Amino acid sequence: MTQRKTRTTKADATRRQLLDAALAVIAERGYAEATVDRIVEVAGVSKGVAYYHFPSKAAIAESILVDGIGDLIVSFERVAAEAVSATAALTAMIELFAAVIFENAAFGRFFVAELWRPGRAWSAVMRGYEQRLLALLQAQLVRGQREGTVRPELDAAFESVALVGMVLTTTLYYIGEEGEAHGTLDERRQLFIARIVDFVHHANASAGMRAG
Amino acid sequence: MTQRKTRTTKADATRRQLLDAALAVIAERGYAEATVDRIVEVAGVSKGVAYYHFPSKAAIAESILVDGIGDLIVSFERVAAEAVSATAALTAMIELFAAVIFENAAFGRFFVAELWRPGRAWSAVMRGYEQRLLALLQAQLVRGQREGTVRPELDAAFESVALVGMVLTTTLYYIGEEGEAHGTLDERRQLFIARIVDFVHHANASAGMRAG
Amino acid sequence: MTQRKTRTTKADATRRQLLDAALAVIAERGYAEATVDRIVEVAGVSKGVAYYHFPSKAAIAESILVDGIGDLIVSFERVAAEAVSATAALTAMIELFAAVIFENAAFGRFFVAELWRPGRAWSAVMRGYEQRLLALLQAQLVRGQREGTVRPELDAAFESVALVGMVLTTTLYYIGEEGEAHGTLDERRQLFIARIVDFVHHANASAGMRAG
Amino acid sequence: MTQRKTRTTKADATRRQLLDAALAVIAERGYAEATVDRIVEVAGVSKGVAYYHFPSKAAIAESILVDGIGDLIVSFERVAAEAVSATAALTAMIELFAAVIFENAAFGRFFVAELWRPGRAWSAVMRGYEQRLLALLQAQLVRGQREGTVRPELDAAFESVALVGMVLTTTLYYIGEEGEAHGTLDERRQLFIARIVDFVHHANASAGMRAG
DNA sequence: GATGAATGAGCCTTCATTCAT
DNA sequence: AATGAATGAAGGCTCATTCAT
Repeated sequence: MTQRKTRTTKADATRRQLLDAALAVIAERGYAEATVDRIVEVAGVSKGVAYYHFPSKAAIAESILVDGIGDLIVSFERVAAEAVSATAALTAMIELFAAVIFENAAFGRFFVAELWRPGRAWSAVMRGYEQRLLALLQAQLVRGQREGTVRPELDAAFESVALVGMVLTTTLYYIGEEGEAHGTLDERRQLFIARIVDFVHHANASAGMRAG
Repeated sequence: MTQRKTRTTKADATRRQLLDAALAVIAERGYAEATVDRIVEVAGVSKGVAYYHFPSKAAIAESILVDGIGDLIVSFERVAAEAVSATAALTAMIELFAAVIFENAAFGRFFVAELWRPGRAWSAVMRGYEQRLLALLQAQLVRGQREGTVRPELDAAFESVALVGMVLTTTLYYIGEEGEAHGTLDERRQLFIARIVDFVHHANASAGMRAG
Repeated sequence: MTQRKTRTTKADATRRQLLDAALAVIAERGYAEATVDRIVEVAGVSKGVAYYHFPSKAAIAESILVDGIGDLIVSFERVAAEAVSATAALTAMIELFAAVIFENAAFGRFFVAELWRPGRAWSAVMRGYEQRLLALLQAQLVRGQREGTVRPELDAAFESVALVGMVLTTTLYYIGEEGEAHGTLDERRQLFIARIVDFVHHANASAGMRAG
Repeated sequence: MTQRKTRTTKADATRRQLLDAALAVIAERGYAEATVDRIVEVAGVSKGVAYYHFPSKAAIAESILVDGIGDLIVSFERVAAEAVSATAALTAMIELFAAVIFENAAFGRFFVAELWRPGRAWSAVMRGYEQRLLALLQAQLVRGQREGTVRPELDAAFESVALVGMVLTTTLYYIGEEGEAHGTLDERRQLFIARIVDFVHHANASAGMRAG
């Protein structure tokens, strides 16, 4: 039992090393230019293990995406369950989303690049996860319309996509801007997230709400 | 003289065939999976000519991006020169941008994928073009703030990126949605563009403006 | 003592499972495409045990061949000791040989493929077994010549090879023919073996013998 | 025109070099152990050309088999058309077959190994060629039965397979035997082929014929 | 005895680029 | 200008074998 656990733990550790290394390598130049050779080099393991733990390079990459989106989905679901209003939920989700991308730029870049890559070949699992993430945002937009805080004429499906796209692109742009920094990293992060939340708020809020 | 013209024309035609073919091939599976073999096959020319007209595969791709963004810049500049107000200019730019992407999804996809690809290797020329495009949007946002139609607390640099990201991602998402179509393609396009313009308007407009 | 026996028995069982699994896997696509992973999977044991019981993949395969040919040799020797005439012995040997291959097509295929594979790397042991098998046939051909039932001008060495090749190839061809079956499997088998025996008889028998 | 021809000729020469080299390499250790690296090394060309002229390693190998069997088929067809009797045709075919394998042992070995390899993956084209070769032998056996020179009880389908198997295996065995040579190579070859023809003759001929 | 994670050499294949004609 | 054969550096992946536990 102990042995089994130990083994499992060790194997899991190797798996994790591979995923971390893969994300780092993919973040450098994108999925296409990431080589398995480089990934295992960064992970500090031999080439064979990569194929012992994953069936292909694509599977490694997809595992990263699925894990990342999965975590977001879990967080979004908790927010949806706990938030007292659609406005609170949307604000929390956007904040969370931006914070995650901000803190894990490597994942953010990979996510953006693959989300809209022409002919991307990720599996149905992956597409399902994307849909669930969008659906969670969409549900809160609809809820907001019921609650009178989101403009009724707004198309929730369109809007959820716009939000994801906007958050991802601005965050990456922000991270990319290096040099002309004012304030500490944390301050800048706070300011940036506030800006996104404000943008979303104005874009979606109904007049009455905004006035409030 | 006639011959010179003929030659130039013919060379231009070949160049154009190559660019069109390259865009079509890249749109299928992305830049990395596009092969020169496939491009020349689609273009109906031999492999040698591709390297006669362009120094490399990357140069072909970059030429597509530069041409596309260049056209947008020219259009944006004309809009900026002619628009009677920042609001009119921004509306026209967003409409134009969405329409171009909508009509040339292949270009749109390529643009999105490369704009935020980690470690993308396009030249300084390319980056300069991107900056000019963003700067034209930014200028109108600033002008709007002067004119009192854009919220003064808004960060124009942030905002211009958000606009580009939002337009690109929603457009591609929309194009991807096939099947559940209501109305003709043109009607849907009109509706879609109206939605984007509306979104932008609400996100940016100052309260007084919106009330108006 | 009991434990020793148990151990031996268990070890033998594992060994047998591995050999059976290996033969099954090899029969699917040949030795080269058989993988140790697949063999242990079919055998239902871990990878480590395979290398505990055998020094290499080649050793497993060779063990199959040696065991199979060894059994044939033992049978041939018994036939040689008991047969009242060369004709009876040859008939019995050919019948036996064809029956064995017919009933164990997997072994037959493997045997054929490896017997004439260019540069096959089996050990001296293996080659020795082949020679012994051929020698037993050859001995009966020579005996037949002494007894006047086998044509005297016939080259026994050549003939023994021809017999083995002919039996193997026709049997495999027969097994491969599926669909157009007449009669039960057993009937077809009987008919087929009779045909081989007849062929051999005519090819080798001296005129006087045949007339008789 | 001249240029086209020159190019074609040169490309064909390269193709031929590859095929010859591949056959030589495959003859050494079999298809599975033949590497493309070794083939191009022997051919004296770069690795890329192999894949410029053939889609895969398997395609190279199959091309060899198809070409070789194709030549045999053409020869067999000529024999069938010209022979005055089934006996003459069969004798000529067997002689021809044995001579071809004798002179091109590399091809013979490859042919034998692949003809009965379990799960061999060659295309339908290849299987079709095999059938045509057997059919040509079979046709002469049937013709011989009509002409009264081949035993009527004999199964032509079975017999054709037996002939091919027997010729291939004995020839390769013969070639393999090195050292204990009597007479010149050509004398031994003559003797060997005579032996095969004699074997076939006895195995198939009806009593009356043999007496004649 | 047994397990299964890890190793690493080597394989087939792809593809941007060059160059003789 | 144009062709297409040729190049060669990688890249993804396989698999027999080893070894710590």
